[in-house]
Amino acid sequence: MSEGVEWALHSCLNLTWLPSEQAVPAAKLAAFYGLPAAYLNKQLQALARAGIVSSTSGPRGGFRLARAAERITLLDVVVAIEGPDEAFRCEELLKRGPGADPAVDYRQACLVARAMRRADLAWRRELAARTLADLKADVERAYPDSPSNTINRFADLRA
Amino acid sequence: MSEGVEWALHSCLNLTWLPSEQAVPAAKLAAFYGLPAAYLNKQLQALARAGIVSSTSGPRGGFRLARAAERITLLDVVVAIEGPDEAFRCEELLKRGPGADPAVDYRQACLVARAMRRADLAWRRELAARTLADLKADVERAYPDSPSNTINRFADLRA
DNA sequence: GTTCAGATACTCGGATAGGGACTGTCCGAGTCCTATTGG
DNA sequence: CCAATAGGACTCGGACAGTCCCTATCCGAGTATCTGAAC
Repeated sequence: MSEGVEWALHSCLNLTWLPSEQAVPAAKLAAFYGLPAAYLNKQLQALARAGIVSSTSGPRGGFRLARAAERITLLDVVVAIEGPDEAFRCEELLKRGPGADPAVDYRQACLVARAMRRADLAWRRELAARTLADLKADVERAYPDSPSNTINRFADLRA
Repeated sequence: MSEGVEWALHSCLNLTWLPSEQAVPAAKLAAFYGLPAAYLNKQLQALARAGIVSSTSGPRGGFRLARAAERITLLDVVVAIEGPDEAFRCEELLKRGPGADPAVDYRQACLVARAMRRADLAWRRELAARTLADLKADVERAYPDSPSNTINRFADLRA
């Protein structure tokens, strides 16, 4: 899986602690973890195309969450970066074997593909069941100082 | 995910229908689906290293299942090909941020990593719950002619 | 007929090239702020 | 003092190389089989 997924998740989580009316430039989000700004910007563009964040150009511009953290699931973020394809991609091997019926869609009929799809759905179900708001609440419960610390550290960047 | 996983799963499934005392060369397993024999051989080597199949050299040699199909899970096969690492790999991004504690293992402490790990475990649980024998039984239930067809078609190869 | 040695053919196993995707970087289009200038 | 305007600085967005892993291939090491001859 792309490393950008980790960057996107942490950056989105940071955005949940910052004032929602304030846009944050990609350079600041990158500086927080010492990441290459241009590459993180690329990931944020993917999030923008997926409608997870909204972007603003020019001074005082940047990225902000496009909707409430309660309505953004971890699956949304992962799909925005990794794409919608499932990990196991059925190449319809059975169609290349003897006794194959060209009219059959083996992506549906092949029981191997079906078993792998079942596992993939379980994975997506877990990710879809957790929102950014859930994650934020969990972090605040485990580390109560996180919100104020994060806000202060973002204010100190570019000081 | 590697395409070799699909090849390995279908090849193992074919092995469940063939006499267990008879070793099948990689060339035959590959010819069944028109796959490149040398590359499938590479995947079978990975299965052998994982103890899923046993290999025999020389004439009348080849691969056979190393243990009963009831004791081989789909996860075993996937891990043998893809490796044991989980899809989401926590790079400990928090360690590169402000307020990081070098002594903390963020692979355990980071709640983002934990959420991704939970999804990964759900995926593995599904794969571990299904054995090759389950899959074989499902196929035989849906397509009762599969066992004899498969055996006959393997006998016709190299005819 | 039996046995033994040699040759043979077959199979796995690891070492060797080629291609595509992720990683990383750069510069241009668009936008907002600001300072200046004229009324 | 106020307003309009031109300049400038900042930010996103897409286009351009580098690197690693997956794909594909080949040849050598090892082994069981077969052949032939000798006893």
